[in-house]
This record gives sequence, C-alpha cells and structure tokens, in this order.
Amino acid sequence: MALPKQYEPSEVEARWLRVWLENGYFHSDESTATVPYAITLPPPNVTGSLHMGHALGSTMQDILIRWRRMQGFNAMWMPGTDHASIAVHHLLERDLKRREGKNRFDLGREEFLKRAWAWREKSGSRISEQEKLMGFSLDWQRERFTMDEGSNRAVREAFVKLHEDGLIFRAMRMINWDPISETVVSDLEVDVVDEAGSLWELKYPIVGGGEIIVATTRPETMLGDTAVAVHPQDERYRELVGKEVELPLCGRRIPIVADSFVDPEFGSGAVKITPAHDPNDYDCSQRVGLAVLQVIDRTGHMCDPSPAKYRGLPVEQARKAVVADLEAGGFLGEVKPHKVPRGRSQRSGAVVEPMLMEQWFVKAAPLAAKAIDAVEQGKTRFVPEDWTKTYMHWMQNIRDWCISRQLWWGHRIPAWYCDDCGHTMVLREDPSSCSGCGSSKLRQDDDILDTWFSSALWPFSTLGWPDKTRSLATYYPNAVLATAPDIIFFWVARMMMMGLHFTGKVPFKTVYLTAIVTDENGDKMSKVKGNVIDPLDVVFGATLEAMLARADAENAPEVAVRGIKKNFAKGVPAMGADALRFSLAALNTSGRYLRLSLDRVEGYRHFINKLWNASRFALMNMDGYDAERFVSQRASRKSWSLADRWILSRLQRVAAEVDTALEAFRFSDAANTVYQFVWHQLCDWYIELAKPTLMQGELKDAAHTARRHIVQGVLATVLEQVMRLLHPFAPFVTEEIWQKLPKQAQLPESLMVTVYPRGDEHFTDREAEAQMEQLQEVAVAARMLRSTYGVPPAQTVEVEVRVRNAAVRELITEHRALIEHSAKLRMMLADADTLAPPGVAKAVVGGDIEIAMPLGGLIDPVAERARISKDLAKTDKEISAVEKKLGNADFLARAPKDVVDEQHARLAEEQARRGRLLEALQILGQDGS
RNA sequence: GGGCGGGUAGCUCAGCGGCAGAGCGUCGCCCUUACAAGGCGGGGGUCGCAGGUUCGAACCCUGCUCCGCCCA
Repeated sequence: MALPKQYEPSEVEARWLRVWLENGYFHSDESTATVPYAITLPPPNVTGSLHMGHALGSTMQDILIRWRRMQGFNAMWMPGTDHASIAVHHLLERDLKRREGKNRFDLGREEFLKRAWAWREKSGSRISEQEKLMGFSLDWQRERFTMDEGSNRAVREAFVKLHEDGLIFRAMRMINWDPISETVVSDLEVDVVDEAGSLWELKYPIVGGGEIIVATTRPETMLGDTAVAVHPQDERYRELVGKEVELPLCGRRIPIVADSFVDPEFGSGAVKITPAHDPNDYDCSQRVGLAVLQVIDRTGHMCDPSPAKYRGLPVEQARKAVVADLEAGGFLGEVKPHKVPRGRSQRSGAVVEPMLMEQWFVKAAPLAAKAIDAVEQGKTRFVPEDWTKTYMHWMQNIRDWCISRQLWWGHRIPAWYCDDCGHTMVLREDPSSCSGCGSSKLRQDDDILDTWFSSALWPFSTLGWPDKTRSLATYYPNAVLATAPDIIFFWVARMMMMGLHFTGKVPFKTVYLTAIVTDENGDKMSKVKGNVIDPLDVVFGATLEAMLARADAENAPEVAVRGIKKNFAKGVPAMGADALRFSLAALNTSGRYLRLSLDRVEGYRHFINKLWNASRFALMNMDGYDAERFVSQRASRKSWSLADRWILSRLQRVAAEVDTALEAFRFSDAANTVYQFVWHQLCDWYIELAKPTLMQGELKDAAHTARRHIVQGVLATVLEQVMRLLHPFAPFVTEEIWQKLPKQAQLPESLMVTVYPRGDEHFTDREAEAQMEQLQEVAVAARMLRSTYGVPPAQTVEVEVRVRNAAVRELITEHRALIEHSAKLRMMLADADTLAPPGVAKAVVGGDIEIAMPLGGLIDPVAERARISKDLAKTDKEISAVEKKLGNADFLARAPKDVVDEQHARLAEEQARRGRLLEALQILGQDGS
C-alpha cells in the first residue's frame, strides 16, 4: 500500500475518471427517494473551449454538487451546450471563404446547415470532453443541446405561447445591424465604447439666402438627411424654422424643423436629421413627420437613394468621399477631434449600424414585472447579494428584446405569411394552407431566433418541458444557478422571466455569482493580449512552443504572440486538475475579480503534494493496524493522549466550519480552513508528535503496542475524514489516497459516495484544545530562543522552565515529553522562586511561564537586553491600553460583562508577564555588561 | 449623466463594532529517513483622507479623494 514519493496527477486522474463514469456515480435518478438538489450548468458555446471562467464557475458547481451528493441529496448536475448561431456562422464562413472563396449565400441555406451539423458532430463535443478532464461530476446521460429535438419543441412551444399571450410581436423599429454577420443583434450584444473621431461642421445653404451650420460625427449620413432640427426656444434659429435648405451633393431640399430634443449647447445648436440611421433622429422624424431615407444597406455600403457617385462604397470610404466633395464645394466648416461613442458587435467586432427594420420582439416589461416580484419576495436570492441591485435596475428599465436574426443556424421562426392574402400565422405545427384564405402559397419567415432565446428556456427545457415529466417535477426549480456576473442579463434575467412565465415558478432558488477571472495584473484575459491561461494547460502543462503553435493555428495577431512570449516565457508547468480546482476555490473570495497567478496555483500544488506525503507517511507506518478494532473502541477514547484528543477535536471544528462556509457559498473559507488544518495542525504537530510512537523500530512492550495502535487509528481516522472533506475540492487525489487508507470493510467502494462530515460533538474536547495550545506556545518559545542563538537544529539543549501557576506546572510536567520532542529539549522544571543564573537566554510565555536556556558564552548580553526590552515595551503598551479602558467608568458601566472580565484577565496576565521580563533584565544586569 | 464595487503587510486578499490576520514574497538557520513541491524561526501595518456616532471604529454614518465595472 505504499505510495510513490511524489504525486503524479495525470495517471491518477485518468484512472479515477474512468471508474466514476463506469460506475454511473455522476448519474442521478428521479425515482430516488432522497431530497433532490439540482444545478443546471449554464450551457457553454458549442464552438468554444473551456476557459478559466468556465473552470471557475464549474468548479464551484462541482464542489456544491459533490458536497450535496455526499450529504445524501439526490444531486443532479445537467450538462449541455448551446448552438451559438453567430459563432458557428463565423467559424464556417471563415473556412468557406478560405477554402472555396464563397460566402453563405453562395452555398445556400440547406447546404450551409448540412455543413453546420457535420461540424457539430465532429467538433461539438470538445468542451464536454474538457469538462470531464476537470473531474466535473455532470450527469452525462442527460447531456443536452439547444438544437436537439426536445429543445426545438420547447422553443417552438414558447414562441407560439408568447405570441398567443401578446408578448411576441413583429414591428418596424430601429435596431442594431451587424454588417459583417449581416444580422440584427440585440442591445445586449453591442458594446459601446468611446473612440477617437471628429466632429465635422457642415454648412447647408438656406433656400433664399444664408446658411445654417450643423455638426455631425458621421458626415456620410448627410446623404440620407431629411431635415435640419433646432431647439424651439433657440433665439438664433427661430426665424429659420419652416424654411428649407438645399442639401449639398444631393440636390434635394429639406425642411428646418423645431424639436426640443436638440441640445442648443452642443455644436452650433442645429443638427442634421437622418431618420433611417440614428435612433434619436428616427424618434424626431416620427414626432415631426419626416421622410425616412435608408442610404446604407445590409452590408454596410451606401445604397440607392444616395447619389450614384457614392453608391456601393463602404461607409468609411463614403465618408472620405463625402468630406472631400463637401470641402470642394465650400460646404465644410471646422473639423474638431471628438470622442465618438461607437457600438461594436460583440461577436464580429463590426461597427453596428442603427437601421430601421421589421423584426420580431419580446415585449419584456410584463415578464420583467414577475421576475422583479419573485426576487423581492425572496423566491430567488443572489449571492453575493449586492448583485440584486444590478438585476433589479436592469429589470426595471427593461427594453423590448429583439429576437429575430438573419442567420440560418438556429431555430427558424414558426411564422408563415400567405402570399395571396398577406395573412400571418404563428403555429405549433407547420401549416399546409392559409387559415385566412385557404391558399397554399405560404412562405415561412426566413429568420431564426436569438440563441439566448433557447438558453432562457434551458432550466426547464432540459427537463422535458413542455411535457409534465417526472424530471421536471423532481429537479425544477433548481437549487442554484452559478455563473459570472457579466451573464446576469443574458442568462439569469431571461431565465427568470421565461421560467416564471411558463412554469409559474422561479427557475432556481439561489443565483451564485462568481468572480471574473483576470490575469495576475488584474487585466481581463483576452486572446488579443496573449494573457489567457488555458485551464487545461494548467492541468497538463504546456511548453511555450506548444502555446505559440496553437496561437499560430488560430491566426493570432502579432500582439497576442508577443503577449504569450512575455507572459509564458517558460510555458505552463503541469499542476493537475486538483491543484487548479483547489486554487480556484481558495482564491474565490467574495470580491469581483479573481486574479489568477500560476505562482498561486503552484502553491496549492504543493499543498496537494503535502497531503499526498502525509498520507504516504501514514501508510508507511500502518503495519499491525486493525481498523475494525480501532473503530469499535474509538468512541471511548480510552488511553488516548492529549494530542490524540486534540487533533480529533480540531477535526470536528474544521468539519463544522467547512459546513457553515459551504452553506454560505464561502468557498475560499472552506478550502482555507482545511488547508490550515492539514498543513499546520495535522502535519506540523500531530504527525511530528506521532513519530516517536510510530517509528521506533521494534515494539518495546505491550503498552507501546497498544499506544501505537491508537496513534495509527487516530491518524487513519483523521486522514480518512480529511479526504472526505477535501473530496469536492480535489476529487482525484483524495479518492486515490482514500482507497489506500486502512478502513472498515463496510464503507462504499468510492469516496464519492461516502457521507460528508459535519463535525461530531462527541469528539470535541475544549480542554484538550486549550491545553495543547499552551504546550505549543512553550515549544514555540523555546524554538525561538534556539533560533535566535543559532543552536544547531540537531543539538538537544537543556532548558529550565519555571511556572508559577500550579495547574499549568502540572500540565507541563505531565506532557514534558511532548515539549521536549517538538523543540528538541531536555527540560528541567525549576523551583518557582529560584532565579536563573546569568548567561541564560529567556522567554516568557503568557504571564506564568518562563523558559531559561543556559547558553553560557553564546549569549550576547546587549542583544539579549535589546530583545527583552522590546518585548517589555510591547507589554507596557498593552498594559496602558487596557488600564485606560478599565479606568473609564463608562466602559465599566456600559460594556458587556464578559468584555470587561476579559480585559481584567488580560491586564493580570500582562502585568505578570511584565514582572518576569523585568527580572530577566535585572539578571542580565548582573552580567556586568 | 445614473448606478454599483473597491482602497488593510512588498503582492493578492480575508476580517465588517471588543488584542489587526492568511497565502505568496522577503530575511536567517537547517538536505532531521512523509514531503527541499520540505522544516524551524524572524521582520514587516497612520486599515485612502477628514469629520461624526459609540464606553469602544479597519468595521456603522457623512463628506472628500483615487481606482475599477455596469447602464445610458
């Protein structure tokens, strides 16, 4: 049962993953009688690969799921992917262009879809495979896709029902047009950033003489101008309202109108109105009654009503041409640099063109009202709760959601138009004739739905909705949805709206929002910056060469390559899935960002190795141990040492703290609590103290044999429980170790399905903890003296220990071996009244205990005096602070009694300590130095 | 313009009324047979600034300041 000296994650991880999958441990059955606990994984994009944000969110979900499963819940974690229309279009169209020089329209809808499905069959499972490698215990038998049969049916039903309810409608509105993808995108998919641009002044000649100056950041749109607007109260222009201007380059006349949306302070106070290409201008045109002229087409080129000269030019070129021509004609005024807010499509990066088009919309306000209510009533809560405000603010200011897309890969809108009578039908089943006129000349709407429409249904569509399935009854509402805060609007808000509308219930009871993972400098990871840490590189390791080769295959820009060379000069060392998972948990505090650095992950890899070696040590010393016998006698704690009682008691406290932390989603507290315990209590103290008993070659006598058996049992018990506690965080290494630990026969075959510890009051022992702490302080003080005076670690040194308090003296006497072992001492308990001779180094522990280490010539009296004086100064400071408190009548009168008592006790201790330190100084004085 | 969050050790962050903490880094000593991916020990702080509340403030309140994010 011995373990290798160093932990090798890759072999262990692959082996246990196989076993878990083969045994179906990840599967949850709705017929199980235990209480359900369900989480739906926010479906990653099918074109994507696992990035650090996924790794973080999913690790937290897996911790919850594994923890609840071990607590006996019927834990179900639903996997799947979404179809990502725009991303798939990009991927395929890029490839199509490179290989065949064609675009999607050359290929045709049917052939394009055929290729999309072929792509998804071949490559669409990549991210799921990566999730497995991380050890995520998703219920793979339930894996779903947003374009599978069930999801298609749910989408169809939802669309038709919302249409019947009057919550989906088709209308002509100003929308965001992505000219690269050639589709509309929703408001949420546009990032508005201020970019450096210019403000051009254009001079429009007034019919009948004079000119009016308008300012614009987009001169090319003047080709579509249908008016000039001024503020009605603006004295400068009052007389011009009602007149017309001669629109340069176009040979058209357009009116000067008054509308109060114009800001008289901005520019000249007069603005050109281009209703077809600006939302404000469109609104104005509706109020005032102006023509709408579309001069930019779906591909971002100037089109028909604009003069022939500019037709077919892309917007940027048209701008240059228009400006040049205006200047030549004397129509150009001042040109100033100006920050221009510019909307860019999140997917394609294209500058989004506002366009007036007929599209399908979800009427969001009535849905939002229910979603607001549910949160106000506490049916769903946010953790951390700050995010409630963000959610509420968005919901309260919600705008209609544009859901149609001019793409092919997705759910086609179930609307049919009759060519004969113009009737529109929205139906669950495909129609064969028009319900208005009976004609069979029907045309289905060409557009598909926003991918997020199907995602919004995901928490219940994956459970069989619209059917009333047993799965739905069992797992809905989900317990938790965990995701990053930048997804609140895309997923959380829309899932809430749809869930409430269609099921009458919230989709999940808690929304847990993780931090956003950044690099160690706090910069968001981005492929362009070349600072992306790929989670699987961290798991398996990657050379710089491999990373650069991958960047090359993805056609990464030069900046990215430079970034990779700079950030990963030595590549990424292999850490193993457990170390990465544990790091993410330990670093995931309630802050908004998680700065991930490979150094930190390396630190936690060391922890995994520490755990491994502690277990290795235990297993090397388990000969003769009988788990059944130990466990049957365990509860009595008969003949247990102080250390035995202490470590078991500490373990219970740790288990209770982990339980509390996980209940509150405080993952870092949970991880760090166990880390502290394993490293600084179990390894630093218990195992060190166990060595004399465990490792003496031959058993001396029956008493030693019995003692050794208890130590073996305690160590095995603690490790076994630690493996359970850590299993949700680091599933692989804990399973590997757990399998090898000696334990009772009737335990389950896998750690995954054991019972999670909660802390057992029977084994808590406050007295043992307090006593142990006191002994540790003595040992640490002695070590400090050794270290200060450079006593070689191998040398046993004699010390005198004087204790004034009889109970403490007794404790130390009884456990002298413990102190002697841990600080390598030979200890003499001196009479309390004898003053230690000169030439000793001294330390005072608490108020009662003095340690004197006779070091003869080694002592430097000056340094020793300085050290003790410093200690004394600190003590004096404490005393005066406490005296000040206790001298305050208000404090005595108003502070709670236990706080006052505590201060009294503290004062007594500090004063006693002061006495010891003064004595020490006095004795130093006798050295004559 | 509106909103949200943050400023605590060199770095990253906990703590959110009662003795300022952790990890990493740093310094010194040690290859002690579980682990040098280790052990032992040390140093390191005007808790952003200014007021206020309180017996008591890193923590609560107000203002200021700097940084970040979201929405328009």
